[in-house]
Amino acid sequence: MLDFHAALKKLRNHLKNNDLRFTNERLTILEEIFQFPPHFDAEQLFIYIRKKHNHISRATVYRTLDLLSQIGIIKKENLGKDYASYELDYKMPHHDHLICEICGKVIEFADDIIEKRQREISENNGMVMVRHQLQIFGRCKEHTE
Amino acid sequence: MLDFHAALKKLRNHLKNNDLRFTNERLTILEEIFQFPPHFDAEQLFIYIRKKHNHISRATVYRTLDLLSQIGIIKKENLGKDYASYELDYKMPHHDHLICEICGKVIEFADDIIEKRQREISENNGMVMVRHQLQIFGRCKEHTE
DNA sequence: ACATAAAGTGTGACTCAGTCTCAATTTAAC
DNA sequence: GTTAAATTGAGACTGAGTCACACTTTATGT
Repeated sequence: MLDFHAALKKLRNHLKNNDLRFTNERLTILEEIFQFPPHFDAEQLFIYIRKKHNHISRATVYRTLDLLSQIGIIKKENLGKDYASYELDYKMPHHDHLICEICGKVIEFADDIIEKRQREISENNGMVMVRHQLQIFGRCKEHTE
Repeated sequence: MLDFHAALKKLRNHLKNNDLRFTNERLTILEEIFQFPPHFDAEQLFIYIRKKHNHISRATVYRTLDLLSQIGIIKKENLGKDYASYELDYKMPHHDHLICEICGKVIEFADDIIEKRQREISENNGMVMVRHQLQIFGRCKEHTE
């Protein structure tokens, strides 16, 4: 699992290799992401960051989220809301999500049987699979009557 | 698979049972949905309908899409865009989607192995599954180099 | 067919997430 | 320290979708 220092190194590396600048804003945003819950929304994060660093703009937060996604430090996810969610990109190569409809709790899982079956289904339908996403919505222990 | 007359009957029934009105607008929108590709976006549909029936407003189209979703005539789907897609709600009870990243073609599939495995995964994680969605993105025959 | 009450409609203002422009600032590299 | 190029903040803008409300239409009882 990616820790802050590994992420920072990855970021600096990417910036250097692409003639991009290592800015205070980018550092701050990366730091704050690591303070934040592992699954989060851009706007939530922006509001949180804005409170602590009132010079950082929405545009910069969104731009940085895009940047970090490209590098593979975070990952844009659809978690059933009508806006994007992000998560820290753990080492687990593919994983999908169980989401509690009541409390929003997110559990990650990876399953070989499903992965394999997806590849088979793609082939059977004449497609080459590039990526996939699976969300299971339900109720967690605390929210089942 | 649901045909227009079955859908219309379902709609009239629901309206009657819920003290709602059968309006020209609702009829027109239902008719146009059946003229349209089986997977569509609200805004696309609105523009198409607006051309032919220039008195029908965006609000009515969106309201009717919600209504038809509640009844189960259409279904709101996430097909990887950052706005909602809809599809005619076929009889196939659960199905998921293969989506070509290049041309947007959508293929439907249902798979017992995956369905079963999802239930197992939910249980193993202490959740009761309510619904799920799986999208496989890839390239269809015509768009594989 | 007609009156009536309740539901539905169109308009346009609004929201919300996200993007864009551009002048001013900051960074990296010499 | 200079300089060119990258980055930033502000706020205007976009696009999907929602909302309020005056006006219209429907369903029902007569």
